[in-house]
Amino acid sequence: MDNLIDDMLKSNNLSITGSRKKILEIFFSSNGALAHGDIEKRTSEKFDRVTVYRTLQTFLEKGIIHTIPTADNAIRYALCKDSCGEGHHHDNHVHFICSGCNITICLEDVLIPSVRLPFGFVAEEQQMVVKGVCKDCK
Amino acid sequence: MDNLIDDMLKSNNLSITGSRKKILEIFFSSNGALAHGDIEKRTSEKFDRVTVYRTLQTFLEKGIIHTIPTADNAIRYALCKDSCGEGHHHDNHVHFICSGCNITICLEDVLIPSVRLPFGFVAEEQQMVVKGVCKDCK
DNA sequence: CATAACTTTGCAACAGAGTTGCAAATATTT
DNA sequence: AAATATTTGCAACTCTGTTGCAAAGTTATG
Ligand SMILES: [Mn+2]
Ligand SMILES: [Mn+2]
Ligand SMILES: [Zn+2]
Ligand SMILES: [Zn+2]
Repeated sequence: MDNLIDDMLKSNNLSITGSRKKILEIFFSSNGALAHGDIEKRTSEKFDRVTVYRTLQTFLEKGIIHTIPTADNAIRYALCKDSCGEGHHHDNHVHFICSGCNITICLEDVLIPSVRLPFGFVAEEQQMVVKGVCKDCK
Repeated sequence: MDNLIDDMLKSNNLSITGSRKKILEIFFSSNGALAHGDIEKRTSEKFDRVTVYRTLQTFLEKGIIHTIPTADNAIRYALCKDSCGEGHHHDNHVHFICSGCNITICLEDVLIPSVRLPFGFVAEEQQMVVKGVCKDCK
């Protein structure tokens, strides 16, 4: 496990540091997407807030994590499982937010359907977020 | 026009005040969705920041405006054109964000396609945001 | 494996976003 | 017009996010 994380950092040309390892571990051991605040809580007293911001930014650029837009001004982050890389994300799956337990999860197997846009509009990227009740809260 | 706005407030059981009228006017005269900050700028020096927050909150609850989730932590707000009311929104259309001019618009005519969720998940509400190039920026 | 070169981190200081309580002002009801 | 109810502005505060810079840590090199 520790090796997996090291390799992951290496293959992305990132130096191996305590905070990067810890934050990746948090993502691997979490069963949902995380907001910046969640990560801060879980690294609590270990790293500076600023380091968390910078680490998330770096992971985002490298295609290690992707964002999930929200209507509560708290972007969630989750590991990319698709073939994302530096500068190109391909996370075209639906995200689900449970109104019960508030978990945010990647539905890797549910692809975002394409839509027909009005004349003149060109799509580059789409996001779909479904709110509802998750299988555990039913 | 001024009458339309007054009626709109009345029919929602809201008292008619300067800030509510002004903020509604701003929405009617804008051709895209607005973030809290945009509204603040356009009411500049006229109302307190806090009043803008409270007014948006009220409009949201009454079903006068709806939110558009974003990945930049700046929720956009737009007028509801569907049959939304106190406590129930029905804005099931796609939203488009232009990467050129950054406008955020409601594509009222593009309905969000439904998706098949994994067993056990129940959808209550869905959001779809498409990023790309708008017809004016092409 | 020691040193040099490079990268990341923590800290401090700051700017901006959002919240709350309360008294004054404004709107509605009678 | 007065009484009642609602909304607003202000002050004070908390939380979120950003930047510059020196110190600490990581990687590359011989
Ligand atoms: Mn995802
Ligand atoms: Mn809309
Ligand atoms: Zn749940
Ligand atoms: Zn545009």
